[in-house]
Amino acid sequence: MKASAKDEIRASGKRMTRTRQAVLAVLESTKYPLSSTELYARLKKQNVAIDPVTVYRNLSALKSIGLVRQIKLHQEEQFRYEMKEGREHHHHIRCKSCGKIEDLLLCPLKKLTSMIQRETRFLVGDHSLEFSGWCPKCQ
Amino acid sequence: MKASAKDEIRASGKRMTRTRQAVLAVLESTKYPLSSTELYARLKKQNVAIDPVTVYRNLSALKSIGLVRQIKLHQEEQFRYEMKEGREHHHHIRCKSCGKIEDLLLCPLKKLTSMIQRETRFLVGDHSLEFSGWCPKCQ
DNA sequence: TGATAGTTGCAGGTCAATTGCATTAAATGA
DNA sequence: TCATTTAATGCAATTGACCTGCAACTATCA
Repeated sequence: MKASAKDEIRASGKRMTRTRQAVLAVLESTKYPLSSTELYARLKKQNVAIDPVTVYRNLSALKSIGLVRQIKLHQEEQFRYEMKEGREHHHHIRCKSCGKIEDLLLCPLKKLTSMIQRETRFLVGDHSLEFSGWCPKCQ
Repeated sequence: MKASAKDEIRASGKRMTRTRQAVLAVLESTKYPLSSTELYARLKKQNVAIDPVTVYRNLSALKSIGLVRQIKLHQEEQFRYEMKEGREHHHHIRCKSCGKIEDLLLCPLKKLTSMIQRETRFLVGDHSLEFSGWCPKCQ
């Protein structure tokens, strides 16, 4: 884990605890967004003593100070979390069969935004874009 | 309500009941996707005697025979439902302030799909795209 | 090292959605 | 028209994700 993570946590008046460190370590070592349930399962496997509620509270705290991003994939019922650090705006593709999630590093929608603003008179803030299909193994 | 709706329901071995008819009527008269809760509220206002569970079960039945589409908007916790009939593949824009939802009739992503297939080796099935921002009234 | 205040675990609660089961009511055909 | 079959309904209870209250714990720092 980066030294700066602790600094950012301290700067916001929060503390770096044993459990918070464990949550961060799991998020940093995972290449795709994790749900709270998955995160808890990994911690349990590593014999980290932690309550599921504490996982939620830590994710919420890390999100509020901007270290972690909360996302919701389409047709999924749980939130997922990923480190913000070094991860530009991006989208995901999810396998309908095994649930595998991969990052898509492109975003083709910047030009589209102004078109939609003209058409709808909405002021566009964000967009979400997600693909689903079958990963190489599940085809 | 179209006569064909009843035919399609019968063709699948299901029945056209008083409550199912009421659920369909509300969906058909609404221009944006409704949540089960909203649908229930409208039926109650119309003095249709129906249990919330029955609303769920009807939506699920109508979805399974392909009359209704279930969608989940980003950062919303409930499913929403809309008639499939006469509604091409489309996307939505949602106001961050008042929750107003409008259809977007364009889909700029057809070309993108093959690019993503090449890049990820996934076989792309669907995509979902959603914009959020502020509607004219809330700006 | 002691005071302060953020954090944790546990119990309990919320909300959307689902399930079990006995009852009701569409659809069909004699 | 009525009896039979089986889908649909209402009610109670359950699940699953997430959140809250509170007392006990502990990271931080003077």
